[in-house]
Amino acid sequence: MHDPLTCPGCAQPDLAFAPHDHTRCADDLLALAETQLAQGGQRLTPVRRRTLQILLEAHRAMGAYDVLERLAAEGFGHQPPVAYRALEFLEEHGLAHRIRRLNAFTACMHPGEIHAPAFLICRVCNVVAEAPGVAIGMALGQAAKKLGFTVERTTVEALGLCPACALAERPVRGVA
Amino acid sequence: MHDPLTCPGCAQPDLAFAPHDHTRCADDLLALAETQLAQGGQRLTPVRRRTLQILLEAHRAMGAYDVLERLAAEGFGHQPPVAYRALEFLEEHGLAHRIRRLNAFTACMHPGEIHAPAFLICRVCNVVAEAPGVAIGMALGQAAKKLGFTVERTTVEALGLCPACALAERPVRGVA
DNA sequence: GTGTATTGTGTTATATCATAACATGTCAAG
DNA sequence: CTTGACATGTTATGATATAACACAATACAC
Repeated sequence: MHDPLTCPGCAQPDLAFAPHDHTRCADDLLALAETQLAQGGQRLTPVRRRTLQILLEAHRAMGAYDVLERLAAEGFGHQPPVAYRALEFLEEHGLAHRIRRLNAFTACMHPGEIHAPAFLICRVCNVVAEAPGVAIGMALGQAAKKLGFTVERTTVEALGLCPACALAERPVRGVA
Repeated sequence: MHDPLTCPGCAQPDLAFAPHDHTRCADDLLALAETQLAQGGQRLTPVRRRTLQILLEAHRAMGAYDVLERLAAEGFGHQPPVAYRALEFLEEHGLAHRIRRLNAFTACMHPGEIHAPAFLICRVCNVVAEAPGVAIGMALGQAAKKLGFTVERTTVEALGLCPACALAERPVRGVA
């Protein structure tokens, strides 16, 4: 069962500014991933499993080399391709996303659901939130259709301020 | 005056799959850029001007190092920061865009107009089209608002197939 | 116009991110 | 028990990007 108190992500309020679905943190998502992959005849091997776990535990975007460092420390390979391959596999199967603005990766918080993910990236604290991107995907699809373009994958990212950092930057009147 | 026959971009049908506005190719856009910058108290210095020109002439996305090579060959600096600074300047002032999926830059085809640009990138021929992104920006803004996030800049890119390459990949029935 | 601040250009050096190419290991199907 | 497909690991290199500093050009106050 999921316990918000022990879920590394949920326990740290600064890690996600959006109220996120606690029923789906680390352990649950990992199990879900395994099931999904099995159905597609894919294998969640030790490296891949651990990589996903690392992303889930971090609950934030991580660079490939950060992930690699963790993997290496645990007896997996020490070279970049080890991390990149696992991350790419996860991305291809909808279990992780690449945040291009940060050259980083993050676990998918809603695997299985059809979603063209949209990311909100705080330029101050670097926290990344995965926003529902269906409406955006539709708008993008329509714009593409007009030009005869066939959309296969999308990258939608917004850089800005999360609620907390917005408050800090533009303090409430009367407060220093 | 603009002449589609001499405009490097317009003259090559494979360079843009969308019918683009011929009244606004290279020369026109360059002049427009100069005006706009002047109004904002900014300077279109030789390096910056030439950088924009290179992007406009190429009529496609170029890596910073490709731009640098051209600049260096013409007597400007030979080191990466020369290109990156010019490109960043142009991007900040809405005269160029960064295509993150390609780690590349492209001249803005509609400077001055308010637009959260959306890019359609063909995975086969790498051609990039700038699609009207207003609807997408709105959708993204709304999704962000729900989470209390303040959007400052957006990256919207779709990877897929341009009309020409789509035809080539899935040939018409009856054709080899 | 001269001094001063600001902005821009160029450099060296280095950091960061990513992939090609190949060797070895694992495992299921035949 | 071999073959073929996939996965993991390696070495080596490529590609992208930035920090830090020196100098030049420009703008601006006086």
